[in-house]
Amino acid sequence: MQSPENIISFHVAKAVETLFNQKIDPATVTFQRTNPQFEGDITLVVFPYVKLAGKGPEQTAQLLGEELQKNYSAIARFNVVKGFLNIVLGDQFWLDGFIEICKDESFGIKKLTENAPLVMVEYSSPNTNKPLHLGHIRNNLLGYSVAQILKSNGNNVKKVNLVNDRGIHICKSMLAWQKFGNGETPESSGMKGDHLVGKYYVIYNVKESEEIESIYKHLVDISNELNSIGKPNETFNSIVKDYGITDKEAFKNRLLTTELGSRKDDGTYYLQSMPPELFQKVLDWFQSIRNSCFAQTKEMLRKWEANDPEVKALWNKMNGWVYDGFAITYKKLGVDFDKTYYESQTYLLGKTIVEEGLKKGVLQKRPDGAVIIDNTDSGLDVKVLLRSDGTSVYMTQDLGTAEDRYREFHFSKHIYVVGNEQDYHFKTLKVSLKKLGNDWADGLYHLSYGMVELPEGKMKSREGTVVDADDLIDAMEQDALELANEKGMTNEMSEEEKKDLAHKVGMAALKYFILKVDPKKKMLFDPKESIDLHGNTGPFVQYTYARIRSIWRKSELKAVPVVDPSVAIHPKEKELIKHLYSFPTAVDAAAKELSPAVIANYVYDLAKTFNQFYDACPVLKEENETLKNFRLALSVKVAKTIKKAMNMLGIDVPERM
RNA sequence: GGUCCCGUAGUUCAAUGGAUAGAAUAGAAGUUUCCUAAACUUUUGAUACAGGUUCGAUUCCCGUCGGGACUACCA
Repeated sequence: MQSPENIISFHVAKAVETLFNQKIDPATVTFQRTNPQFEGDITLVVFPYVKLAGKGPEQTAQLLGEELQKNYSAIARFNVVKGFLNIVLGDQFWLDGFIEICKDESFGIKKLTENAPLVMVEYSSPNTNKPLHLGHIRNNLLGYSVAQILKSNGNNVKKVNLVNDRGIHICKSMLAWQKFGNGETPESSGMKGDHLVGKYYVIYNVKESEEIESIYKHLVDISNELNSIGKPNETFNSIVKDYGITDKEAFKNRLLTTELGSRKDDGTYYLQSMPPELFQKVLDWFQSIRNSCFAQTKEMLRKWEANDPEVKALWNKMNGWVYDGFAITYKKLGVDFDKTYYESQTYLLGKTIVEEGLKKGVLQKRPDGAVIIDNTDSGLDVKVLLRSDGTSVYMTQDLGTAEDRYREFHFSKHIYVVGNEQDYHFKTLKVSLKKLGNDWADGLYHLSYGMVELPEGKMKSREGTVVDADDLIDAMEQDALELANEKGMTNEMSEEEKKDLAHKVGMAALKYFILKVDPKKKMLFDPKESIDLHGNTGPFVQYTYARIRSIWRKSELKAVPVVDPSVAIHPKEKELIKHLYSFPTAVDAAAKELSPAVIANYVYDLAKTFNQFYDACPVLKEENETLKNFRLALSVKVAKTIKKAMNMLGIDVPERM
């Protein structure tokens, strides 16, 4: 169905040609919403045609208005204010349009066709060392909603999850559990598996900082002692300086990222000219590094990569716990995936791409053996793709995964829902793939969303300021239930129904709150204030839906009545029809911008307009049968549209609340 | 230091280069013998600062100030 804008832009192009003898593309005709203080349904901006006309804005608009009205009978009248042509479309236009919309059950939704473009949406991508938190919630809701929107817009969508199930951070929880867990399991502790593993991740980090503190202090002592005997060993002190003794953070980073203590740094270099008891301290110092938990974690990772059966068994067991936990959270969030990838199975991908790149001369091998790509010509940097020891890095894996997926799915678009702290990574990924000769990389798109911030700033898992996903969901449901109880809505409900309502309303509040914000922007979330249930919120929209459903039940009709094309319509009704009309445009815009916020804003406006109509126009109480039928049909269509839009946001609507 | 992102009512969010910058919430004042008052109505209140481009700038460009991210042979 054509939108009024489409129809009129065609007529505008014709009018411009007739009046000013100039051909223009109808697609360039711009409209805007009519300012409420003037009369009009749609407003044409005539400034672009002022020069073509060779007349003033007022006169140009007047001429265009007259010409349009002459050729398009739906235009009832028009007025000109400054350079704006406010066009009033007759009530009949809107009513006829509404009758058309009513015939189309799937209005606003494009059907999936044979040759629909295949779009992959990768989202969620959790680590298996801790439970999901608020940041993950935004990711999951965005990913799911964008997939729903793209589906509604006629795309063949594949939702995929890439689970980060291996690496040093996973080994950290494993090590802590091994050392301090005493065989604790989700069953024995009654803890959700992901939370149990997360608990040991926290324990590990506490232990690690204690050790680093102690090693650092030890280093300071030795250095001071060397200086105090007036004969500082130059080699050792240079090492000390190198390790960043003046700055604990730098020292820590150095400690964690080098092979310190495990290779040739065994202390023997410092034997000469050092008193024996001091030398022993140096040896002890190196020994304490070798015995530290981060050294053991590294060793564990090495064993994992060597397929050590014991380590693999522990890894399988603990990851299993986490997956059970994630499954529960995903279910509560209402998100799902067509395919789940595991990094343990993909982390070696990408090496062949790199080798081919080397052969083609696109990549270079540095003297130390590391393979690099030089993206400085694209305003980026030089990036290592293979370490000097031949192992791959994060980027290598992503190159490989992308290629792998392209071979399997031949996607036309691949969307990565990942936070904006990885903007640089995804720029590099795309540029690198293109440089390696993969033109399909044009279809890669990083849906870069802003961080969720708390009133006290960014969430830090180490500082315990994270908002846990499960806790948050439970709190939302609890709030929703209490409010429903207060309203007396739950009086005649079974326990099952109460739970269902609490879940629907609580999740709507949470999801809408997060999705109504432009994904690109960072957002603020205050967990202490429970999310609003009034105003521009999910429950407001749900409430509107429930109201309409209530009317429908009371009408006791089996089928939606047919609308009489001669019925007289109220301004609020016209407004509602206008809103319905713009639904497909909103879906298009949301799909184009990959922004659920567009849908959220749309459905809020629709609900708000309905509530105004509800206040002004009785439906079942209306005595005129034709009018009553029209209002009923209008209400039902609004409810259906609300449901569709909310479905795109991943939000359920209750029949009563 | 370098690169990138962001500064809109007290607060949280809107606004394809277009008219007097919209909502919500908080504040003030109303609406219930009437289809669900989680609603509706009225009202107070904002584009960080300084330039430029334009018929027109919250939007584009430059600078200042303020906030954030990235800057690994981690993922």
